[in-house]
Amino acid sequence: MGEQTGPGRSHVTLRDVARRAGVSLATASRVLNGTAQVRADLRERVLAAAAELAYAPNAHAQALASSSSKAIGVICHDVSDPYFAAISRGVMRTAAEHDLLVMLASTFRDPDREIEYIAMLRAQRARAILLIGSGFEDRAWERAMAAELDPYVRAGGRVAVVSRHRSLRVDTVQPQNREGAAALARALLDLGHRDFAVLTGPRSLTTVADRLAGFTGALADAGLRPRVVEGGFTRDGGYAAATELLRLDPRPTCVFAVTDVMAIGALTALRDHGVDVPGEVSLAGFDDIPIVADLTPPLTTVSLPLDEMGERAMRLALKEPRASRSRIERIAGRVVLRASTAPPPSAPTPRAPRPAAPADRRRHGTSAPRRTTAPGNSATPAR
Amino acid sequence: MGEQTGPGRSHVTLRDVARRAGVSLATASRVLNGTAQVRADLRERVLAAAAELAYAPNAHAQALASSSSKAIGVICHDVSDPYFAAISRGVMRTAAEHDLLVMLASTFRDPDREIEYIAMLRAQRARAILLIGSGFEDRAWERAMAAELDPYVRAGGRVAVVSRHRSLRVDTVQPQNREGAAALARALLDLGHRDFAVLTGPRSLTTVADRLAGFTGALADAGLRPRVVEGGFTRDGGYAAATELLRLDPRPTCVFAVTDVMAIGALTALRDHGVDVPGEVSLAGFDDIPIVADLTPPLTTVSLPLDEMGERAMRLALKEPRASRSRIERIAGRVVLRASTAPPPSAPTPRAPRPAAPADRRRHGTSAPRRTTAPGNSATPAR
DNA sequence: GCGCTTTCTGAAATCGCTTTCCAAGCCGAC
DNA sequence: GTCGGCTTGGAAAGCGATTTCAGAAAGCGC
Repeated sequence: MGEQTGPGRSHVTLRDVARRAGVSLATASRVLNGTAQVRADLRERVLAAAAELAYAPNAHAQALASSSSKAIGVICHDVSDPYFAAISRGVMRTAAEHDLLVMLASTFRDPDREIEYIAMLRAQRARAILLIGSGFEDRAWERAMAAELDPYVRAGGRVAVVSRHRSLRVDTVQPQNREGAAALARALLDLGHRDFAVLTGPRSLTTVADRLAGFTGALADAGLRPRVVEGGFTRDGGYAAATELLRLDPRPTCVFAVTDVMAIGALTALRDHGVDVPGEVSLAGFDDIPIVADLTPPLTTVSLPLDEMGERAMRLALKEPRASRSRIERIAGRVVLRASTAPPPSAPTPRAPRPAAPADRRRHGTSAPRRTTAPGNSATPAR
Repeated sequence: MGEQTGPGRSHVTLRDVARRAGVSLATASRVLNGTAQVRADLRERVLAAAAELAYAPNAHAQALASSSSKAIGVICHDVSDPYFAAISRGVMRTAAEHDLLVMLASTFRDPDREIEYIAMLRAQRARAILLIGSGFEDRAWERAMAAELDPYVRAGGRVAVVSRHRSLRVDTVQPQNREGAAALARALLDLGHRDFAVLTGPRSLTTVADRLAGFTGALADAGLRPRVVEGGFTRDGGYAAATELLRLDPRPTCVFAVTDVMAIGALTALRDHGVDVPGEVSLAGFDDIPIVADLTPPLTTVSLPLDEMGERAMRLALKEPRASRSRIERIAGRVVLRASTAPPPSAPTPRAPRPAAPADRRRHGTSAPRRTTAPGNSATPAR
């Protein structure tokens, strides 16, 4: 069709559309937004003009004029970490349902970068800001954080977090790390283990602290105390910590890594050193990121509905702020026993010492919070 | 300090800052952007006022006035897929270096959603749009796509893609899927395999088609033809396809899954059916997503520098468009032989039939494009 | 002390859209 | 035929910055 070729560098504006349709800006705007009734023939002309010119409204101008944005901000440590990836998935799905755009930022665990991003998102007038993952225990940092967040909230911005300090008084999706770790400890005690080690990350992270506390607490109830090895909060951290752990004498019969990601590193370290899991050492993680059921042996862990947690955080952020009080949604973890854990070598209850059973692969749910032991013998390939 | 409490619902504007500092908007703007010299005392006052009021410039107003945005758009199929997650990581790191915000969209493999997102990003006047992952082979869709992308490019928008159709005439980061798959096939032939199967995804995806063609091509050179089983382009697709493959008689001695993600599903399927890898069947994938070296057995694959690919795409998009021609950066894959492949059970060259060697874990590089066989015996825990 | 250049500063235009406010236009009813 | 009551369309005022333009102040040589 003989359309006039555009001027080149510049965008088509509403004015262009209005002119081509022979109406005013107001009318064009009304048609395009359905804000008000417009006579049928005019509407058609506007629509046609917009289509012919491939008009795309300038979101900045819209945001400015209507002072509302369709973008939300999400800040996490690292998108390529399966834990955050899984949560992000839920966030993005929910955002898409609400026709929102997600600005995703990875801080790569740099506190300053986190604050920078909040400032940027504030500047973008993001409708909501989601903080995923532990914050940092640092007074100065927390103050700087509040200094960015407070004005944002005061101006009507919404903030929601997943597993943060409660000191941040905002809507929170809070996995029950302590209870989950305790339930896991009890399940492992039931298997007959008495000698435990824990692979932790930096204890300044609340997630780490809570899981560690829950686990050691439950062991303490049984009169036991685990040895603790600290490492980086990553796969490599798990690998290094597990390697270090192998120098302990006597070796523990059961190892709990505070996250699945660390457990993965630990599992490879054990394999590389010729240690049989679970024959010599049982290994358990926390989170139930999708991959761990595909490991050999499949990893015992505490299952968290990661995707759902992302969705919930998003919904919290979108919901009208109820009172001035912040809401907390608690998420129960579910212990899933898989083949990476077995009774210890010299177990009082000698069950099948070599569990060649197929992997346990089930959908996570919000079911029973504690003391759940999974059947672990279904071979459903669902995911 | 006795600051006046804000009005509540509204943001602090530059006017507020200027008023408080007793200067004009222009001066305040100049101070805050360093656009021009301003007398020291005035500058101090402006800075102080901005800090006291926790001023955050309205990015929309800035974008409108200066017609430039600091946001870039990235569209992929699913952030929670490790392949995209790894590429995204490179993108985000590079974006951060340039002080840019990333709007990340997951299409969940819905073609319409992809187009919607492009429209939204166009509306946002994103400085660049990155398309990560295969497009769809659908004439109508391609036309709709072009209809969105063309006006965007014409108005000065930048587009870069990772592994797309060459039909989209834009800057491209193109992994050499065909060559990589061929090199892998030759390496597997060298191991002594003669009976192959391929687990593919939908052949309409160019990535799938290229890898399949490269693999079968190399086999054809040796006078062989693999059996082909098609499945979904996901972990579950791999699981299902592998399950189906087990019904073949005779069973192949070597299976190539066109992506690592499918290979992971296949590996679990084989395990669930009691098939020993690599004892009975060798298994190889493609991509070298970080997790596959932690599987048992570690997966043989064609390594792609995913993080770097993301970075390159980002750089392409930011670089000034050279000529009107689109640039293509080819990325060589590197064959990495790990323990998931071994000579077939009745191998002509009976090497060690039980490779209990520790995993091969090395950093990927842009090195030798083909016929590389990795040593596979270093136990470096790096990642 | 005067005129001229060189900095700085501030008023005002502009970016592209939404939305209020009015003026027309049209209807049936008196 | 004229008058209220409605619907519709357009002019214009923002939204919150950037940036041009012109004027004020300051610096300088003579």
